[in-house]
Amino acid sequence: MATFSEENYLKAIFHLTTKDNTLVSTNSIAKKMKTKASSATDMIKKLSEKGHVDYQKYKGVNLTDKGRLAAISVIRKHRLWEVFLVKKLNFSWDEVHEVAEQLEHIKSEKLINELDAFLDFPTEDPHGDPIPNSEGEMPNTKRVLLSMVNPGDNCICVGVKDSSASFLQYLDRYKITLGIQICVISKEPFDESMLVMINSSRKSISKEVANNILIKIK
Amino acid sequence: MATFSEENYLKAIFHLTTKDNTLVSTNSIAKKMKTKASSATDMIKKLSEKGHVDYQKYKGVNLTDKGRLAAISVIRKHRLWEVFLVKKLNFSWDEVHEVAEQLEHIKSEKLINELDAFLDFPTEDPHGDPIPNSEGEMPNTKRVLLSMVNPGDNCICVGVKDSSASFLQYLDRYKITLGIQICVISKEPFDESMLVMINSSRKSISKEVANNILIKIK
DNA sequence: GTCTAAATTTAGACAAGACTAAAAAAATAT
DNA sequence: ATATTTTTTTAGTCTTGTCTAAATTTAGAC
Repeated sequence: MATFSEENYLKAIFHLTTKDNTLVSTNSIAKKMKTKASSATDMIKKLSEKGHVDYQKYKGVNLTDKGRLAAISVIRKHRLWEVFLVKKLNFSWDEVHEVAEQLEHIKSEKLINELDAFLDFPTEDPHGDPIPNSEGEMPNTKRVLLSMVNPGDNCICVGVKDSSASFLQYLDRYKITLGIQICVISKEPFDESMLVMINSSRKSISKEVANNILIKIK
Repeated sequence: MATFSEENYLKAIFHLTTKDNTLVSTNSIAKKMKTKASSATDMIKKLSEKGHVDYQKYKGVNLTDKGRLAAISVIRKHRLWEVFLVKKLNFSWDEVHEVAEQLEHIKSEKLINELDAFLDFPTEDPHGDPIPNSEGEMPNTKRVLLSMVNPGDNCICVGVKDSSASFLQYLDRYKITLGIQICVISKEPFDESMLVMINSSRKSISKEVANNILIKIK
């Protein structure tokens, strides 16, 4: 049974893993965990001994199947709790993260599966991120960054890449919610900002914002 | 902010505190925490430094107001989560303890107060124990042990003193639930067992069992 | 009141997880 | 190819919470 800290490292490594499966560096792990490289090395050794990662000194790590499953289990819990907080306990989408970071470490198979059922087996958390099922399978949603979209395209906002409170509060102020329609009118070549139509009004959106909104093209 | 371990010690001391406010001994704390007396001493010193207990070397401890409030806060969380598990997630009353032991340490004022509201401000947990309100006030229920009752008395089962899984499962087998009527027919002087009427059938109940059922006399 | 037993505290050690500083390896620049 | 910089690892320290063993205090027996 993994400790809280081990679970957090596994989650971090999972999120740092790219599709091409290149090794995850010690430094990147340390940065994501807001700790020092030496601490990351210590933990990597522990995870390696427990068979959660394949570790090559000075090269980096990759999750083993066992480690990936463990990471996905934590992510499943995190996202299910987020749904619970928003749907049942009146939390807003920018308030859930901190509490879910704690709840994700509660150990009980029955708890998480009953919670899943209680929430009607949601497939996405409040930020549009996919929720793995109890087998560890991710529902694969193909989502694209708003910044990749061409003028004229009509999209639906289906998620956010950055789910920091400040970005989510920005979206709240502009009434940009999951499921809303976003129509791209034009793209400014100079600063890569976009003119879009949301809620039947025009808005200008910066490159940074467009880079953190996930959409599906209709 | 107290650590998990500190919170567990505070809870233990609270439960070991009697109405007459005699000092709680190091040994009793160690026993309740399933640890060694030396470990208890170490933690007592830490709690004393943080102002959670008044400590007299070789004599024992008492909770300060601050410590009592902290302990009650943990107990409130524990019991609210138990209600949630039973009422919403189909847990039985003998399954909730272990999970609630984990959930009680989640730090979020909003979480626990919203949960309280979501559950309609329950005043008792699934074992009949009182749930403190957000001000730390215990609803005072005057409850008596079934073993104290005289033959002829008609009672309602309102709680259990021992909430171990094995005792709760015993009660389940005999269909003894909270709210059920228990009529004491006679008491056997030899072994202090009782003959009672439950669900319109006679049952014999041992001293040990009668000593762990809490009732209210009608 | 003294002697013994029980309870409590102290001292020293250990594991987990973090840190700093220094050493070693890898990557980059010239 | 060598020198420099960056990354990673090692070595040693710290804190939290635990432990064992030894010392000390209190309580109980007579």
